[in-house]
Amino acid sequence: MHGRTNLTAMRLMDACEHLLCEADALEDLTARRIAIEAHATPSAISYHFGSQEELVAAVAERVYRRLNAERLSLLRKAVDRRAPDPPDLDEVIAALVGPSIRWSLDPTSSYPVLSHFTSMAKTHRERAPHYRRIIDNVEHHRAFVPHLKRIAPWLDEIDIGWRLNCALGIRSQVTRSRSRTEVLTNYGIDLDDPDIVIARMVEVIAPMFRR
Amino acid sequence: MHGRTNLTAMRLMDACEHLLCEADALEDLTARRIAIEAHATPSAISYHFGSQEELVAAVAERVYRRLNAERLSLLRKAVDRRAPDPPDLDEVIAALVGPSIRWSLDPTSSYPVLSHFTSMAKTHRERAPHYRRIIDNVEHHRAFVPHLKRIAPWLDEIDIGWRLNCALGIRSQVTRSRSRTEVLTNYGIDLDDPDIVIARMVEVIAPMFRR
DNA sequence: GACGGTTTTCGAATGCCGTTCGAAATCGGT
DNA sequence: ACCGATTTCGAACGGCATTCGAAAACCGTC
Repeated sequence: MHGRTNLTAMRLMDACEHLLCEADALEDLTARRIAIEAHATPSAISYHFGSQEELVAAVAERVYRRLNAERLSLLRKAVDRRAPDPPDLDEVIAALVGPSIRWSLDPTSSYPVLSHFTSMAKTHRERAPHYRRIIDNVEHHRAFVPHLKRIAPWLDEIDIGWRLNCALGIRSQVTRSRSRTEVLTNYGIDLDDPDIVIARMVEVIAPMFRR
Repeated sequence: MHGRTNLTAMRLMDACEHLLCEADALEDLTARRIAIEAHATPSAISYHFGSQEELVAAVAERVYRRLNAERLSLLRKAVDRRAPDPPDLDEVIAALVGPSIRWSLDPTSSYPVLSHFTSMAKTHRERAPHYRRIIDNVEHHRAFVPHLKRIAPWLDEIDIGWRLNCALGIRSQVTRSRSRTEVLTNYGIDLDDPDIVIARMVEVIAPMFRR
């Protein structure tokens, strides 16, 4: 009954994830190609997921979960290191943006899935439930709020959320608009080195949380 | 000879711009619809612009020029107000992000063209020349560098470019990921008021340029 | 005002696309 | 071995952007 625990449903997800990573443009992802790679037929996509869109959404959600797990693990590590004192601001920021940066630079990661997914959400009607469910899922970002509040107690939760959102915007700009970043910085920053990029990001984000 | 000074070419651009503003998803924009609105046929698009993609790119470029003109006019105003002293940092930042914010909140503006264009550039192969020409065109952003350097002379041009890029990322996040911004800020900021949003952005961007 | 080369418009045809649907096949419990 | 439920398949369908040859419109020149 349209289950996604099915074997071919799994193969479809794997094929979709793989194709999304290889393809440098969303238009290269077609139901027929996914089907071939999964040793199935295009109709299998409709049958198991309802539509190709929803298949991609399912794949993206899976990848998001991995990324968020890494983020939260780094956050926990940062908190534990200083407990019971507030964690180090730089370390918290690195936990927030680091995984995205590293994944986007790691050719073996599934980061392309995420950028393709968000652009797909914009191409199709964004308010569709299976999009909003993923896009509006900011619980893992909320996890950062209380710790940042301890670091900057003079900011209220709205201020913190706003700055968090800004930090994510910076992250997106760097991971998704690479050529613009290159040009604006005159090719003067090694954007292939995750540590350098993360340090640069901490450098601009940290002041938002200082007096 | 494939001119875009042609009358129907103009009508195609106007129709395309209008449809891009109305449509809330890129998939609503089809060659047939554009053609009908322009009292032409789909083949006219291929004839005059080569492809639907390039038509959209031409339209986006036109809109970009308007936005950039407004940005540079505000920058000039900020510079002139304080000359020969360095301009006010807050005013320069407002000149950088203000037009985008105001356009994105003005239902009569053509801002949707720009967000649809960037998502189209991601859907199709991004390195295509007619995309890079527009996306990598950061000359109007470069215009901000010397003035910011006067404000923060201890930063080199790479630092300035990096911070400029970060500011643009924040801008994109707010204008393009509205629902995320709403959720993260607990609906505590009136995102429909451009002045409030701009002030909030200045609040986080300005510290990047201070010691 | 008719001509001829150039530019523009048109409409049919092509090859993709995602999805639908009924029939075949497979599965699992009895 | 049977049968109902689940899954797979292949042939459609309609829609899409684009191509192409023919028709049409345009325009400077005779």
